[in-house]
Amino acid sequence: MNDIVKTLAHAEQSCQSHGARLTDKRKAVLSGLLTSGKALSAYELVDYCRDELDTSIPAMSVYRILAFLEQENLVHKLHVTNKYVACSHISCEHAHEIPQFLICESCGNVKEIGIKKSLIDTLKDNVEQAGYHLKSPQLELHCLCQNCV
Amino acid sequence: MNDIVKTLAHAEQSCQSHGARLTDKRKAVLSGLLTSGKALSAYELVDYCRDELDTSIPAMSVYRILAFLEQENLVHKLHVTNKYVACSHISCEHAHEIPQFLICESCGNVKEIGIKKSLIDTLKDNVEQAGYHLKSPQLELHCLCQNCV
DNA sequence: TTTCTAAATGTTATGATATAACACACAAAA
DNA sequence: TTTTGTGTGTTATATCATAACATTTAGAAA
Repeated sequence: MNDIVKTLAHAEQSCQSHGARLTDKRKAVLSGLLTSGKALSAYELVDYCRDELDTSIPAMSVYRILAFLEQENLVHKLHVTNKYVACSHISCEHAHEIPQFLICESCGNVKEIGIKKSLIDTLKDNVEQAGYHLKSPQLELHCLCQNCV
Repeated sequence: MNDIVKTLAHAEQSCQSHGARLTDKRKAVLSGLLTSGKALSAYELVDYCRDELDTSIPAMSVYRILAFLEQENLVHKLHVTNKYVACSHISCEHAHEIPQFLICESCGNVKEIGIKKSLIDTLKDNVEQAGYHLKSPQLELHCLCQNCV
């Protein structure tokens, strides 16, 4: 049982635990993101499912499925690039931290990291001082990865 | 001489200081962003220039002009919403800080704030520990503004 | 001034991302 | 087995963005 199958099982369990269904199509989209290991656009996922999984899913459905997977915290959208990545912590037991992404501007690879809560708190303070309320402290940072530096 | 005219003058001077030209069309786009006081899409700027300034600028040109203004640090692009805002610090004398944006998810208003350098440094450390190199620490934070809380 | 050149803008076409609206299929509950 | 709601398909269209090439214009060079 390889890692991706294991992760999909975790994901399915997580969905079932509150009555949501991880259907075959939804699994296909999620496994596309898991196996590619990088951020993909909705239309790239259409291609992936057709070419690699022999599963035809119209773009409209992929968008709906991505919305579902985001809601389930199985997938995150990177707004900077308009692409989608599988959450790195699907198989983790602990509660999910706030997702923070390092996006390599050169090769497009994405790393999801956790950031110290104290840092987030400081950030939150800064925001409150400006009269705003921080809703979702998801950060998307423009970086260069080790290979591209 | 109102604030926007003053800011435009500053912008023009800043461009001239290194041989760049702030043409009428470029001024129109910038003043659209300045007077609206919020983030606008390229096509919204086309409408603004046509309706408010009696200046017809095709969308293609607006995109080119926005690219120019970004290069000149007069405008920032918000990737989260695919909109553009005038830099809040055009008239400031001091060197520009790294731009940080608070985006109200409810009404779309945007506030540009400065963030303590120590916080940015801590963030940078976190990123380096993950083996990445932080290139541009522009943050776009999902918030609610005072009116919308 | 006139000519030349490079930058700016216009024009047209098209690609990429995303959503709305309605139809149909199918699984679980009544 | 009917009903109901969820998931998916289909079609159309909105929105964001860029490529390729033509034309205009401002400033430099002759």
